[in-house]
Amino acid sequence: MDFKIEATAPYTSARAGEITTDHGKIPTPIFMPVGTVGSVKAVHMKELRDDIDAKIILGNTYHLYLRPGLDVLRKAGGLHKFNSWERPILTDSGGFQVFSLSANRKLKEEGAWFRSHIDGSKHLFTPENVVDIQRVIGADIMMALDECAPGTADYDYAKKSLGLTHRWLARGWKHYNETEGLYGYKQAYFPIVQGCVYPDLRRESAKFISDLGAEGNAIGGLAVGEPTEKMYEMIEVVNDILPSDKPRYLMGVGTPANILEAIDRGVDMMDCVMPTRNGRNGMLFTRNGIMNMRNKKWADDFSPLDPGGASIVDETYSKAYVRHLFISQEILAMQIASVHNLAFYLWLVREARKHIIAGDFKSWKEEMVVNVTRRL
RNA sequence: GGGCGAAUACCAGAGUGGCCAAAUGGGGCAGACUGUAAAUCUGCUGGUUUAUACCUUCGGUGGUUCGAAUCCAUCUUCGCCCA
Repeated sequence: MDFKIEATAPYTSARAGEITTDHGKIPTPIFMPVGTVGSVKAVHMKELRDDIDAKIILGNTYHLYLRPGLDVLRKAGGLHKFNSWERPILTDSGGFQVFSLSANRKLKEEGAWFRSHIDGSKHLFTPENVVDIQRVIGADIMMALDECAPGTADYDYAKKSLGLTHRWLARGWKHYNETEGLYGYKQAYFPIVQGCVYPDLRRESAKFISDLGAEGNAIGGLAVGEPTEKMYEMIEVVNDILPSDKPRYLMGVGTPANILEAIDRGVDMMDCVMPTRNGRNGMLFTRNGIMNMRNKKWADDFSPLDPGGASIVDETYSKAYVRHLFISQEILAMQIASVHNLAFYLWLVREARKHIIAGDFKSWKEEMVVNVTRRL
């Protein structure tokens, strides 16, 4: 994997760059659609590639390990072959499931024991075996196993948790360097900064992660219940330390405004379920604000869904029609919303990149944050 | 013409003397969702700007009762059966 910075802009830490992987190039800053079980929900590959123009998508180690399982993935020749996505893939390690499935897991020094949410069976994830699993999946970028602690964690818990994450990281990093990909292309391994909302822990973690010299670095444990301002503050604290010549990946964030603020603070990569999940639940993000498509006010609004929007669905369908589809619980509603939201998110980062290169990112961002936050 | 049954909130439909502004489902209105156990979840859905409070509701009218959606009489409408 290779990363080069092409441009920076005044009054901001934002940068425009390009990541090169064996499955293609990724312009940054970039938003990565989430495809947990090997599918970006409600969106097929042609839309993802041609309409949304996603450059890289996510998969999830925990979910793919449970279904379809490693045998199938190995026989398929990896996830790219299995789901027909030829561009880069990044897999999360299962660290987020340590957080989101906290009721079904137990943390030990050796790793994280999980009870499958599907059949209740017990599984152990270790820093080493999640590398092995991600080798089988064949992700271009693999993530370290971490503990994503809740945003409300107190200092003592956060400190303990960070210690575990760092010890796991050392083991995972070692194992990563002792193994190689199964399918003839390179796989990068990103460590993850933790430390909750405590600046000294975040600094300690950022230093620890930087010293590894990985090809890219991630910031985890944000947007998990802490105030948004805290999140921004932590990004600043961490990005002050993380090497600027390596891509920085802010995990699981966020709203369009979050994304712009993160880019402003020097983040290069982001992912979030928001455009797809909220889309399926009727929420549309646009350049002019947020629409809840189930609201009655759209019932007889026959204007285009998002005039001048980035996706083909924006001019094809009217607001009234899309509202009708949501109210009628038609599958097409979720498809349209998902395509629209993802196309908007990808448009947003393309525009951000343009404005970084043009040098007016800061003023453009200030205006855009207001626009995308408005409720329509 | 005769007999039987039914009428409850937007719809369907419980409730058959006080704990009933009235179960439940649907529909409607709004909200939530951030490395996806989410095509999910939550709230509201007679009125009174807030209500453990008051007012108006259970086809119409008139009664019985301390108290009626619930009992009685009668009328209206609908359904079924017999001529």
